Amino acid sequence: MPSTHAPIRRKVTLIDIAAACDVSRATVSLVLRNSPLVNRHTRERVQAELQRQGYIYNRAAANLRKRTSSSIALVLNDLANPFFAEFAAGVDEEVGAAGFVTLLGSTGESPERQQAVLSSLIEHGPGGIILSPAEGSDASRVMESLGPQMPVLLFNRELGGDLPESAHWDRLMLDNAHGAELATMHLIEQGHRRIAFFGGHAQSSSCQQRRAGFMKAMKRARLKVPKDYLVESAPTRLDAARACDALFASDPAPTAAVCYNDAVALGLMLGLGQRGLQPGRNFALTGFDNIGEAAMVSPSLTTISTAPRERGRQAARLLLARLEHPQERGERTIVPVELIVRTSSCPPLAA
Amino acid sequence: MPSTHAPIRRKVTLIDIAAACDVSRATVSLVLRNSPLVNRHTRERVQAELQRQGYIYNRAAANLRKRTSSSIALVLNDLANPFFAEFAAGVDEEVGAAGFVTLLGSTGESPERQQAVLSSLIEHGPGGIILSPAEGSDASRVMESLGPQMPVLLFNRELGGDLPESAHWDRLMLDNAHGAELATMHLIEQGHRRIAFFGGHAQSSSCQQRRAGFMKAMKRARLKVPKDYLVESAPTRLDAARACDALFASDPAPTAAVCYNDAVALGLMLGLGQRGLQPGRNFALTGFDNIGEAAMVSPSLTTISTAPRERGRQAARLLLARLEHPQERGERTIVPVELIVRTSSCPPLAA
DNA sequence: CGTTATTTTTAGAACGATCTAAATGGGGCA
DNA sequence: TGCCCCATTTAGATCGTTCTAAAAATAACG
Repeated sequence: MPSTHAPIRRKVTLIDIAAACDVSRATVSLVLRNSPLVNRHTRERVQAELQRQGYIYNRAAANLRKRTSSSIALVLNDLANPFFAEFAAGVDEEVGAAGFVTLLGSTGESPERQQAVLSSLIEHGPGGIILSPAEGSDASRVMESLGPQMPVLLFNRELGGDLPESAHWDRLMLDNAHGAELATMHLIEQGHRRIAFFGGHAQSSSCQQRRAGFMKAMKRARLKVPKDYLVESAPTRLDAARACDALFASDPAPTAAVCYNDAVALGLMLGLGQRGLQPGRNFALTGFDNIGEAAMVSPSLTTISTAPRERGRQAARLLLARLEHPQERGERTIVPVELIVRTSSCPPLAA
Repeated sequence: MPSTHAPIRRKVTLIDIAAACDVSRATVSLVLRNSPLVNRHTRERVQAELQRQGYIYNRAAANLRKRTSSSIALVLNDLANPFFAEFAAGVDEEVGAAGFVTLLGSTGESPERQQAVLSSLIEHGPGGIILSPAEGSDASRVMESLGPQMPVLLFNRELGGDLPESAHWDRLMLDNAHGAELATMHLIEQGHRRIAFFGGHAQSSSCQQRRAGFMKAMKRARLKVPKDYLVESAPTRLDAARACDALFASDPAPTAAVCYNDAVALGLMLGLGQRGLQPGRNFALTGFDNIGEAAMVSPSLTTISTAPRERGRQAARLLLARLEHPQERGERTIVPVELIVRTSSCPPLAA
């Protein structure tokens, strides 16, 4: 039996359609874009042929000619983190709805990888970039690989170093300080006096802001914060569990902790369990982010809601709006946050 | 003070560099691609000028001319699910390492959105597609919008309907049946006799496979499975928590459950708690996926590990390899899974 | 029927790169 | 000096679209 050699069809282009319909490329192009210029009959003829040949529009070619872009780059420090995964889903939703496509890049918190990812993505000509920077990445290097014209929306974190005035980058930041303040106030109202701030890298901007909000609330309540009530950790469960010991090194030990984020809070819960403490009974704690599992763990986690999916949509909208007015100056948007009280923030045992 | 109007520089192209160096476009192009043909001095001159003008390579233009692609589309039914988020991170890692870029699309389990997403992505000319289909999506429609030539790697689920022979699509599937079998055997060894299969949509292929593995183990142990020991739910925590009641509608009630996946298992834990039962003490359960929180919840969740990040890398490698040999026939890869025993799978109380 | 509007179509350049085939400029050598 | 060879460089077509300006076809009108 003769092996039927699969016919390696070239991709079908405007020219093929034009030839088949005996019209010019230009006419087919007009049909594709639904121009009212073209006659009803021709339009139908052409549309049928497009269908028949299984034509696929080549947007890259069109973009080249039109000098436009139809993609948005999304560069995240950690896609595997549920907070960012939700955020990405939100971005993609809105980007897709606007007829754009999302170019994904994940940097795994490495400034070097971030550079590589950015320079690779930029070559594909995205209309703009949504960037949640890797820890320790700096403004001038990022600027260097993006060029001064690329619209950028910075999410969640500031870059180290400072930007030239010329770059009008937008920012979408959580109200970290206020969120931490709310959490702290809540614990104080519950009756706690010895409260620690737990987790996060002290040099990251979001950690600094959250610590500041914490300190503000403590100061207002005239509560003092011994130096060893500020405990650092990587912002992961595992490292937080490890760092738990440091909390109890001090005497007297705290009775509650405001955690840098939910991941850290969950890690701390684990650590507490290993010390024989019951979070939500003899130790109170709060998180930050309200990731899905915060509601599901036991005890359920009191936390600060930031609605990551909605933030993703918002980021996309902001950037898409910016594409229309590239020359206006960058704006800083700070989104309000909300305290979600659950069961992990119990009153102190001997209140 | 005269407002210094920001100079709206056109993008710098090969031509600009060529002009500045007084060489031809072709020469600059050769420099960009590190061709050995060009003279050392010219190369250096050109490279300096590229640097100076902040040239950015236009890969779309190059791809157009070369008739190549430098992107891979990744279409997922649910990006917000930690399992797929990890998977996506793995894909992007490998795709990036190969010098490609990831085009992201999230369908939210809607076959309609999936169609829209696919037809949008395809226009950007990806070299291939990694697709984890939405529930209820069907082969012929997908085929229709992708065309017969596009390399496709199907992950995690089969499509409904069947494919024309002509399409050599690859598949990367988890060994669902075997995984569920392992989990069931483990519960049987723990001493359980009344075991349910909990959660998932019965019509999804992965659920069918997992149920089949469950039934196989039960049959081998000569344990019978009453019809109401097969409980359906959406594969989410929330719906699983709701569906918990159905488990205890039967008499006698089961003492253990093999859950469709971790999300469902976590939901079931919640539901059990609401009924005053303690998972891991008076009810045993297992999950599937080994998502991050499986190790962190209390009790920690016995589950089946599928290493989603590594699966992502593997999927990317398979697809990239396929790009080299588009005409070979599609392969089906089934990845082994592993039982991770933790504390949720306790023996029955009255063993 | 000739003119002018109006509608519809189109030739050809352009977008920013690559590729082919050929041109250019030395050196070496007879 | 003339010829060949090698290393470099380049003109011009090309990828699949859109755009501009103008041509062609049709309608309208005195």
